[in-house]
Amino acid sequence: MTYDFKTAEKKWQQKWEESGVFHASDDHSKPKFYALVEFPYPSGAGMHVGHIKAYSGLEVVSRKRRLQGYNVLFPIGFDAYGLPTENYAIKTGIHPRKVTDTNIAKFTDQLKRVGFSFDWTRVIDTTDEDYYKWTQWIFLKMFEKGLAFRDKTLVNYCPSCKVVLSNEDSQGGKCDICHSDVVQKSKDVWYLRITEYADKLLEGLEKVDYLPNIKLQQVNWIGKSRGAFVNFQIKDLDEKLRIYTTRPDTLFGVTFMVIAPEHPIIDKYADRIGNMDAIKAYREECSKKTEFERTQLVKDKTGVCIDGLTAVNPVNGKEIPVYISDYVMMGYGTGAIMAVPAHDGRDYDFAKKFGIDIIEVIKGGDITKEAYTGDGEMVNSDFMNGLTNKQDSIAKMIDYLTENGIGEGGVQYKMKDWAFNRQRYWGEPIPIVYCPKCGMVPVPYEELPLKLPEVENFEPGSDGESPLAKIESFVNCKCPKCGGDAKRETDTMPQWAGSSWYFLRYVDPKNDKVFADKDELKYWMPVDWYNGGMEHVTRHLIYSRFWYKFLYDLGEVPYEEPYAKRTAQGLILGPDGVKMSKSRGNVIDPNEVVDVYGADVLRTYVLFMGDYEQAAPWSESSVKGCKRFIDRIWNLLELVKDGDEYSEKLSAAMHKTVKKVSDDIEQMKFNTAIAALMTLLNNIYDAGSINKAELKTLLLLVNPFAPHVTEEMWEKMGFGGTVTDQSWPTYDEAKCVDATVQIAVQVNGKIKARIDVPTDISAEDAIAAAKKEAPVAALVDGKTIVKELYVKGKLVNIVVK
RNA sequence: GCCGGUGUGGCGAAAUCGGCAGACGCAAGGGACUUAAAAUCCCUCGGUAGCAAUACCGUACCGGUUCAAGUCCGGUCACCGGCACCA
Repeated sequence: MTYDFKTAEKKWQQKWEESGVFHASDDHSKPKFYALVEFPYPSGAGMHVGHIKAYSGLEVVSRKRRLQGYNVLFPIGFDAYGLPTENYAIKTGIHPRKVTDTNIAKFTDQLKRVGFSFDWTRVIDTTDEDYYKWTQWIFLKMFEKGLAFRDKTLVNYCPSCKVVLSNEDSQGGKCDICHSDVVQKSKDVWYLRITEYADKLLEGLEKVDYLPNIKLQQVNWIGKSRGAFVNFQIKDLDEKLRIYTTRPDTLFGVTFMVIAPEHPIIDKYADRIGNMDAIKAYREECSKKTEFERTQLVKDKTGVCIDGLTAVNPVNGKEIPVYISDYVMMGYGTGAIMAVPAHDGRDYDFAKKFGIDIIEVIKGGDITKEAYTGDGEMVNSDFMNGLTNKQDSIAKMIDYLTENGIGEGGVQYKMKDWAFNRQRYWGEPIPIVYCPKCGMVPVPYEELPLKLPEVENFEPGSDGESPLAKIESFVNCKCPKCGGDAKRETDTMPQWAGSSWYFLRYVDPKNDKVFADKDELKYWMPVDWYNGGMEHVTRHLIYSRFWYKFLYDLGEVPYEEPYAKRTAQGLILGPDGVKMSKSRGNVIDPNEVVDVYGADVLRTYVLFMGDYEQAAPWSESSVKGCKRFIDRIWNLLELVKDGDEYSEKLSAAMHKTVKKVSDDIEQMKFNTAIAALMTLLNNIYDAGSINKAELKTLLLLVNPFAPHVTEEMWEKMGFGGTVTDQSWPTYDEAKCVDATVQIAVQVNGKIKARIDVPTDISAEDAIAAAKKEAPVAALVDGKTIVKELYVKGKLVNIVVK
């Protein structure tokens, strides 16, 4: 009888829905397990198999945990604000609300057809008023604490999307959404002061179990460096030029200074500077450079010497020239550097081009050829001479700077504050009012949510103005403080806002008093295991840790870190080995796979196709292999015999497989777990039969991967109840071993024979048995035995001369 | 440039601690069943030589340590990812 997956899958999905077996329980006496997957952006294209892989990992873990007796929270939701929906709305004239609802319905249907064990009573939609009310609430808390603020600065601006982007959204000088070139623009924008949490975000990483490369990316992104600030006196002026350096130990090697083109000291002393025309021309040139030129032509240093500003090296009184150059950025450190060409590659290139002195202060390289950045003995450095340890040298110089009032130790971060507003419609309105009398006034908490108004036209204004600015009924309001006429902020929050705290809402999604009940938070948090894409580890993962840590400081959440463990799945590539994309036409629709092969096959395949963390191409014929696997499990029904205990023939295989599958799931080695199940299946077919005890265990082991077929078989066998009511099988370490084992016999490290020996054989007996083998004896006789080794259960090696 | 990661059959990949390289699956070839096909089942399946037993070679490349190296050490190359004039 063939397995009718269509009927069975529909039937079980319905049963799960009706019984609510996968709903997290309010009973806090049980141990809890909170498994979190990144909620999808409900795009019009629907889900692709990559989503399925991303969710299948923790789906398996969650199903296993339930069988292990945990109260499991495995929720799902939709991160529904964002540009693609808005752009689609602009193109078609269909309201984003409608588009979003349609897409969410489509995603929901797709997810349900795969049979994921999500708790569907806790679904979150970030565009829901009851949800974004709390997103706005958190923003206001940040505003209250001075962590949300407005500032006029140069920002990353995408001329195509007409929005301001955060640094994270404009990596490589390209817009993260449309990939066009980002330009720098001076604008008044909202920031969240994430830099205030830089150290906490860094230190917190020591307490969590993230994959090493995820931690590393976050560490690099935060980019903390230790060094010193040093003040250089400007000759003949009551002015000091302040710089930041990580190498204060090389101060005696400074032969010039460089300031960023935008550095304010130029305008301040414009009347003293002799070559102001040349400097203005250079500044002009720099502002016109595209991102491409700035990144690709790194090697070619340009700049102008400032005629009229001369600095004095504070440690030796030497007069040194000051240059303006675009290899120094205004946005990092102080926008000015001390240049030590002998020991910095960029300074070296610049000095060579402009014919500036190069003074060696650390021995070990050849500074006539290139800058030496390694360690070595200090020379030409007065009181520093003879030091050889870099850390000691730096410490000594910082002490000297501090004692003499020249400078002090300090730290810098690469991470910048988070540009938080977008000139877009489809986002959370920023709940701030501008009053001519009172200034910026927050919308009172009791008036939240500040609802997104209905509009006809979603097109942003020509000068990068939000579509909301055109809605007078929204813009014009009364000041909550003085009651006078005021205007609303018309920008909205970026897509990343809603996803920065969604995991907290799952804990108590319907609460209308607080964003989540304290007891619920205390029980469920932290997330025990969070799995998502590598592409989110520097943005979403940092932003959400920041919001969470802010809420922790407010006393709103119970533990310091939101995620105890974070892993990442590898991409599914198209059958052509290239990343799936609509434009390439290599996207696989999970619905089609479910229709043809069934949900169990899809689930099994995405986990069997390779290492979960690695990228792997889709292969239709390999899907068929998993189809065979499911069918072969089903066909076991014809081989079932009675038996309440494992049969002698299969006992060791059963115990071994329980161990292997249990362990592999914990390590996300789903591919080898499934391989072990296939091996067991082969053993069973070789044995010719399976008894009921063995079948029960097998169905439990397979259930997290292929829940439908296993439930159907459980029911057909009349085992009673459903698989979800059972307990995860256990194994006995002692029973995992077979009575005999085949070992290899090597002579001088080359395999000459294989013998079967009792598993618990002694080394002497194993070696003796090995020597009896004809090919071995022939090689050993008449030679001197140098060494004999027995590696338990593996091999014997006899070394002869 | 810097920091990570990866490199194993025709393909996806396995190989806790250094201990039988290629588990498991796909594809391919041969066979059984069938009027036939599909499905299913059985056999072969890293390379070279050989009828064969077997021998030699083989985990990107070069070298080293070891009784024993895909695994450890030194060097080289290629690809992927992240950061990128960060002082």
